[in-house]
Amino acid sequence: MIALMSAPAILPRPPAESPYLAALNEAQRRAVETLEGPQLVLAGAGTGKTRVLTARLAHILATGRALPSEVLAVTFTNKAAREMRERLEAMIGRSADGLWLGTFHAMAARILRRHAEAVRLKSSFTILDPDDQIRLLKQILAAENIDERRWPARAMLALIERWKDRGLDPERVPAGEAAGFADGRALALYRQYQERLLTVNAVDFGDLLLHNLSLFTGNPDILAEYQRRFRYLLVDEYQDTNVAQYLWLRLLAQRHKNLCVVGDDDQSIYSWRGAEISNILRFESDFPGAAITRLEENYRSTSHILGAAAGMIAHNRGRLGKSLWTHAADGDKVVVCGLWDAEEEARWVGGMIEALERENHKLSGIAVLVRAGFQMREFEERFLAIALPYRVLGGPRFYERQEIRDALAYLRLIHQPADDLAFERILNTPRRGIGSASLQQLHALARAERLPLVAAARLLIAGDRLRGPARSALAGFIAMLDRWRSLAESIPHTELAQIVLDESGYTAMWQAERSADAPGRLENLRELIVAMAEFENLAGFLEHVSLVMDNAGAADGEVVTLMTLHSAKGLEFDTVFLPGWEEGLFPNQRAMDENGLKGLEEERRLAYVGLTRARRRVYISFAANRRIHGQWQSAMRSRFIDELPEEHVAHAAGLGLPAGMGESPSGEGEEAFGAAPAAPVWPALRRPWAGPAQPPLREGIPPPRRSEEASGKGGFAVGERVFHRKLGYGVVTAVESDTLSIRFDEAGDRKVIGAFVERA
DNA sequence: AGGACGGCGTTTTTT
DNA sequence: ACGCCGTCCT
Repeated sequence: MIALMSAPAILPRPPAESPYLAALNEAQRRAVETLEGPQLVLAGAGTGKTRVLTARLAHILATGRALPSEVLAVTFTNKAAREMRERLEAMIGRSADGLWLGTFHAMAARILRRHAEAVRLKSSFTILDPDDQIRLLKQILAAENIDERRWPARAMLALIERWKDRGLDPERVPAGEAAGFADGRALALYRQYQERLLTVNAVDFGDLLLHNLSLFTGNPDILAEYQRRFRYLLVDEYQDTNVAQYLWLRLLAQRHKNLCVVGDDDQSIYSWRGAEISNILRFESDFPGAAITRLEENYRSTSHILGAAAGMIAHNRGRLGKSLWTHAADGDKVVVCGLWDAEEEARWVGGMIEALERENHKLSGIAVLVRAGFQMREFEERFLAIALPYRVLGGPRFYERQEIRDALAYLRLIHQPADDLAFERILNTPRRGIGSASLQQLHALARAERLPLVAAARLLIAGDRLRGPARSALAGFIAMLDRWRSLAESIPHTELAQIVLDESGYTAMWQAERSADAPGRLENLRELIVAMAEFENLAGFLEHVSLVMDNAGAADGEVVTLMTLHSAKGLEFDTVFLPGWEEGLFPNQRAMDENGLKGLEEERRLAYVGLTRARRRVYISFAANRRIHGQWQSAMRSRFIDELPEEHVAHAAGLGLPAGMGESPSGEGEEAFGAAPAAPVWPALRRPWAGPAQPPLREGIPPPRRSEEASGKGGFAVGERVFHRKLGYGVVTAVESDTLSIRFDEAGDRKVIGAFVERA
């Protein structure tokens, strides 16, 4: 049983030898100073994991036990890698160049580029994104006459990815595992997919690890080189590693055996993408003699929050077990509130946030964490309606945008002529009159001659099969490519990109487009070129884009953050709202149906992640009614709510439900918990599907009207001066369907629904 | 080449 | 209920 223990007496510390050691507690220090041999650091949420990782790196370097180039430190995300590097450099006061610090994939790519030939690649190989993967698989499925309706390329890709997660190339997939797809042809398709990748000199993300494994197992000398090199290995978020990553680490650590992994089994939430919680559970037996260090002093949350989280996660079985404790005060109890439906839930959350705002709490310290993306809409609508500034984390990324991918395809093709996927993408973009008929001929020729499409195109032009406008268009396109490729050797890559976008007609294509988002796309293209300037050459930039470029989230000001629980892992906020705690939604029904108890336990870990994001306040809510796939369904509060120890919970009265509804029988009714929401209490029990237009939300604010009247052609234009009842006068700076960005004279930049403003 | 229509899926997501 | 994607038709 996990109990909150009182904080031990503070022991006098020996004088600090090194600044990076001085700031550590006992356990952290042990984790840092235990350098030899395998070590598992069990780092509970908020226990100073990053500090330990960084201090350990600093310690290894400062004691001269290894050169930077002899240390490998891997993370899952670029953000984590960046953070670690920055903090390390601040700690040691100089640059950490030479250190092998980065994501699993970046490190694997670095190794693979050096030895590409050993696995039948060239070192300029392209790293495909999911879009390319799908297109490639579609081609293969089509060529095999497999009905894509019955056997979607997406499903095939998922199958392949799960195999790769387990380190299985086509030769190693256990017999029988491929039986369920396309009448047992999955393995042959996987084999073809891998072959195709080799012929276009490309890899997918899974391949980076997989090729490393075959590189190492097939070339003992190369493996030995890296085994000798890496004296110390450090792994972040070990609970998220998949089998391939585990095997990779095991191979690399075999000689020096100084493998230190940091993780938390209670925060393992990615099994569905191949993560194996058993990696961390089994560490001790995998690496005999491993030291286990538990970080249990929590520096983040109040003891009510920790107590609630601990009580709930204790319902999971097969944990390594930790007892988090804190010096911090009790703080506020975790508030639980039942609401009528999702709309009312959003109303309640919005009201609570406004109340917090009035008490001078910063919006940037507040987050709303949902289980699934579809829950976000309700909150966005509500926040727009009350003009509460917010941002959605985890939206579409820069490099996933169409115009960016198109531009990158041009650059990829210049860099790597065999990149057929890039070729196909831009062959007729912008329109050059090279239609599907010409492309089919190209494909046929390429397949017959076993050539990349560009080479096939040259043949086709030289021969006489293709004639007329298509022929000259294709010849023109190839000539342009050749010109750019030779230009690439003499001019800077940014200049090259500018020339390519102009000469290809790509920029002109968007300039000619009169749709609302065309200007934004042109702006993105400019941004792309600016981003390129930070790199030495085209190759470096392309590597960055496919591997390293993540949401460089625009430095946001005072806004509430809205995101999924999954993307909240690793973050922290003063106040956390956890809506949608209903059976079926959270824990998610599908997770339970598909994975039984394991699925339920992962959901519970996800709930644990949510709770432990909060420093001071947690508000959990559930809706009695929710529309799912258009059907109204009534729901019961989540079992996770019942698992929160009563002494850490306060029950709040909802807006439309009688106080205490949906509460556990022993509940003591509501308690005071700060300011009540500003929204009015609903009259009686309202049937969401029967209700007519709803009453005004609030004095002075008209009900939203979402129609032509306020949006579209009759809507507002950028630059127009407008008036908002709450926010006063301002100027429209952007229009996105019915949502306006307005720079208010008093309130600054805000997003609001068009219906809430009028022309000034 | 572009629009209309029908069918399907609808948890979580990094690299 | 809804939106997205793919196909087919004009």
